[in-house]
Amino acid sequence: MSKEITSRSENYSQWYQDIVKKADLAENSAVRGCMVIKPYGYALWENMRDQLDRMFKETGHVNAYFPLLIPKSFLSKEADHVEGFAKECAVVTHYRLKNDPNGSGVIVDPDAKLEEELIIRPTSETIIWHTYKDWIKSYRDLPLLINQWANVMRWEMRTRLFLRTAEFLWQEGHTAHATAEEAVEETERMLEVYATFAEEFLALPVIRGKKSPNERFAGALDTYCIEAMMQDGQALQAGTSHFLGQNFAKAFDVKFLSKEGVNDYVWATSWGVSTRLIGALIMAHSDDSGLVIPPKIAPLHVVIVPIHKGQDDIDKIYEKVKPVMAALKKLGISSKFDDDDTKRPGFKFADYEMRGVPVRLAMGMRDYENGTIEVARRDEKTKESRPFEGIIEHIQALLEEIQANIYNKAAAFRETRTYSVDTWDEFVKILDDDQNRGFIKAHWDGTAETEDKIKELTKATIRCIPLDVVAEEGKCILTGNPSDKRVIFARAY
RNA sequence: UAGGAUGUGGUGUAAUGGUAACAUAUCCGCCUUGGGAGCGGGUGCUGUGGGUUCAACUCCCGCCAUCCAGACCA
Repeated sequence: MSKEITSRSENYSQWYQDIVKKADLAENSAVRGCMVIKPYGYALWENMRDQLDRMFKETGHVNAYFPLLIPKSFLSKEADHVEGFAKECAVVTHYRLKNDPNGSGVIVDPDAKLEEELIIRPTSETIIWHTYKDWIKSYRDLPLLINQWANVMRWEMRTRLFLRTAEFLWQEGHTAHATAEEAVEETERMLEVYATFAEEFLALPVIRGKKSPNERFAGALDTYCIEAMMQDGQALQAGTSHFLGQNFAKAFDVKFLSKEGVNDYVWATSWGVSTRLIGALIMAHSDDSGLVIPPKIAPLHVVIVPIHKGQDDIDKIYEKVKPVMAALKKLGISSKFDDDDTKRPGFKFADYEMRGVPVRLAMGMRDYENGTIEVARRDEKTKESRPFEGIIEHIQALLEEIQANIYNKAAAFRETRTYSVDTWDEFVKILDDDQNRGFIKAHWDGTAETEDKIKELTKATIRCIPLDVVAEEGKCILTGNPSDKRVIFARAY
């Protein structure tokens, strides 16, 4: 492992890649566009997944699992949906290989061609709604609140670890309701679950909003999203929740008999977050020393590095900190005593910083004699010597402080990089400025043409129309046509 | 995509027709442990197929792959 990572200000993309690789999160695999998530990166995902799963269950959802392969015909039943995904689908055409008659290796057996091709799911609406048809007959079967943890595949042209890979892990919730109001409520409820998760656990401030029609999910009537700002001022969509109306119910003929005896199509939602959240976490909080992980999601909270002259010293220090580790465990705080004597302390310090462990304790014989211990916090990269007495309470409080501090830093950063802009010149200037680029609140005339034109001219898109937007008379930033509210523009990942 | 560039140890680079070099990682040994130590030794490489040549990492052609630009996206 090389010793330095590229500086954040010098080359943001390279900085990001360095952290992913050097913090041991993931790497590119032999398969085009697919990544290998390494144990440390996967532990991070597991923590996110477990917390989200709890939140889904608290809101009445249950988990189920649907097939990886989707018959091609299913995908073509919803017109917008197929148009949105057709260009990036991997297709299974054969079911058998055979030895190559002309030499070594195997070839696809031409006799084993499938009558109907199977699509590797890019998302599961179609197969799930095909299944729901048999599950939903009456108002008594509603609402149907199901979530699936799965992998999906989208044949992306250009990939980037965690942010965009051909295969990724995610969860997708698919619900069915008796009324449009209920479905909209569900869509908004799940958006709020995502926003709460991002803010409380990932320490990532997000804007809750709706997508413009241009940016809507293929097949949705309304797409809600949470948008986060990365440290280069670009936006990252961190989660989406869709109100699908009756589109999929109609496409798959899912009807229910109401209490009043009326037969009607059900109303649907779908919502998802993915391993992209790991990318968001990295780009929002990390620094030139590597990853910074909020305590509430960290695979390891506290690392203890002994500084020693021999095995005797290690044993003494271990005896001293053992009760502390046990007490921390009872508080739900994980700790590790790193007694690997093939690595020197300086190396360990740098390594745990790279991996973003929130708190580091160091104890040498000097501390041992004096009844002190060195406490270093990852978020601020500061350290202090403290009395060993009372260290447990201190760590507990410190972890909470770190969690809050990481959030506050990200929120303050977003604040300084959010602009309210009324002239086109200023709009362009901010988007072109590498050092100050950010979110722009500006008026928009509400047309897709204007949005497209702005994208073409500046690469910026409408990230969302915030849910808490206030009505305000104004003129479109591009056309000067009347507008009644500001929307958020930014360049995005 | 009638686009542009590039393929050398695990990784990052050097060698412009003539013994494939350096850094880092890795392995062994010694020495070390309060911020990524040091010394000695070992392993390991020209994407692929063809052509030109006494001789090809180097020149030519095909293929493959990657990156950049486009299009798309959780």
